[in-house]
Amino acid sequence: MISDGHVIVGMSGGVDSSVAALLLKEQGVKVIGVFMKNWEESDEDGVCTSTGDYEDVQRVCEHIGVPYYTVNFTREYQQRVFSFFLDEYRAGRTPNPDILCNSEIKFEAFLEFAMGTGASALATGHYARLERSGAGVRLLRATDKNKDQTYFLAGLGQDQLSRAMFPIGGLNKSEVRQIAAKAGLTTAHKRDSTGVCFIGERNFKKFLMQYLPAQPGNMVDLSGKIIARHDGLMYYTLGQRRGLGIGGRNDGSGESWFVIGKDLERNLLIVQQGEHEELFSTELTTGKVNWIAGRAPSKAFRCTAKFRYRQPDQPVTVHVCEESVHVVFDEPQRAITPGQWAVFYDGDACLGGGPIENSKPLKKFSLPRGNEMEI
RNA sequence: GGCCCCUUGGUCAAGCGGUUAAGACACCGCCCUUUCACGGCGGUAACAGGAGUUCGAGUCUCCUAGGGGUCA
Repeated sequence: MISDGHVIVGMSGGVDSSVAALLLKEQGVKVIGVFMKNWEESDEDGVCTSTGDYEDVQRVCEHIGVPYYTVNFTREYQQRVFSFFLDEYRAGRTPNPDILCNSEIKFEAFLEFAMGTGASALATGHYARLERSGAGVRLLRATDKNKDQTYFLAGLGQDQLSRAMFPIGGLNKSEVRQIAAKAGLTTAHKRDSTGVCFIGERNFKKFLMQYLPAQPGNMVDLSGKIIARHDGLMYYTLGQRRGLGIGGRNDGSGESWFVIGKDLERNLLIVQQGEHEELFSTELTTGKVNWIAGRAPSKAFRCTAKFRYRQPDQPVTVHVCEESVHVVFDEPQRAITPGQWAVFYDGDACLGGGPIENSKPLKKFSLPRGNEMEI
């Protein structure tokens, strides 16, 4: 265990990081709590949620007796995460900003800051475990499999993980709350936060509209028939059902409609009624993959993978090619979406991952050229 | 213009004198969730209008408004 010097704990104002700080303190580590403010805007109700969170950080730190500070990486977040996030949406893809936030902000800008203070490590309240050995650091799934957050950490490398600490990775969420309650921390029963990290829960479409102006167009089915209107391709993601507004039609099956594709050139959102083969893929190709160990396990190997957070692991075969990877699924996968990350696991070890570039549909499809047929 | 059919919630669509007027899709809410989604569970909401017949009408009759076949 790292023991020299102090440890900076990234505190969000939630239970998890509160307990992370508490546990380190109890172990005799010299802890300094630091709250990051990375987003200036208020939420839809005009409330700046970060002030309330910072107050919780203050209360917790004072309660357990550790100094606390706040840092502002708003600029870095804008430049390294949010601008890319918007670019991806403009390109019709669906990015995962939180994976980038971890690799660029929390464990890059913030980590540098922490090291600059002479800290020996940076601790956070992530549900993940680290296994250190002469060969390096391995990133392992949390003990609490339901809360495991290694998916979001798949973009980290050895340099970053070697200086990281996840004090609560071996605990279940209920244990974390119990510890917090027992210690009398004000955050003990605080609701888990969701939504984009540092930005929070939003009406996502409205939020995007503030940055990406609407570009209305038609929603069409595979025959090219116009089914409805859309507000802009960037507001939708593959596999999406809600928000399409397609009600009962006299020519339909009565099933729900789903987004199965986008035609950026013609500004068409391709939809289909029911979940059929066109929504599933058998293979995918990624962009540049980050291997947590620093390199791929081998040229080709079997493992499991997740293509969206919280999805159960899927058995796959990975073929490494240059910086990217080609993945063949054992079973067809639903809504494989460019921009989302494919993250690989060997048992409990997170191997790394990369952004999805494209996929091979179970059943190929293309829209008829020319004008769409009116209904 | 003359005969003959349609008109139920946002959208489809059951009902065929007595029902709490189905269901689906949409929408909304909650749950799930440090992305976006998926998913689970709930909820709001309708008989075109008027007059009759009946103990009782969405259901029968007759008018007034909006869509289809024949015959000129």
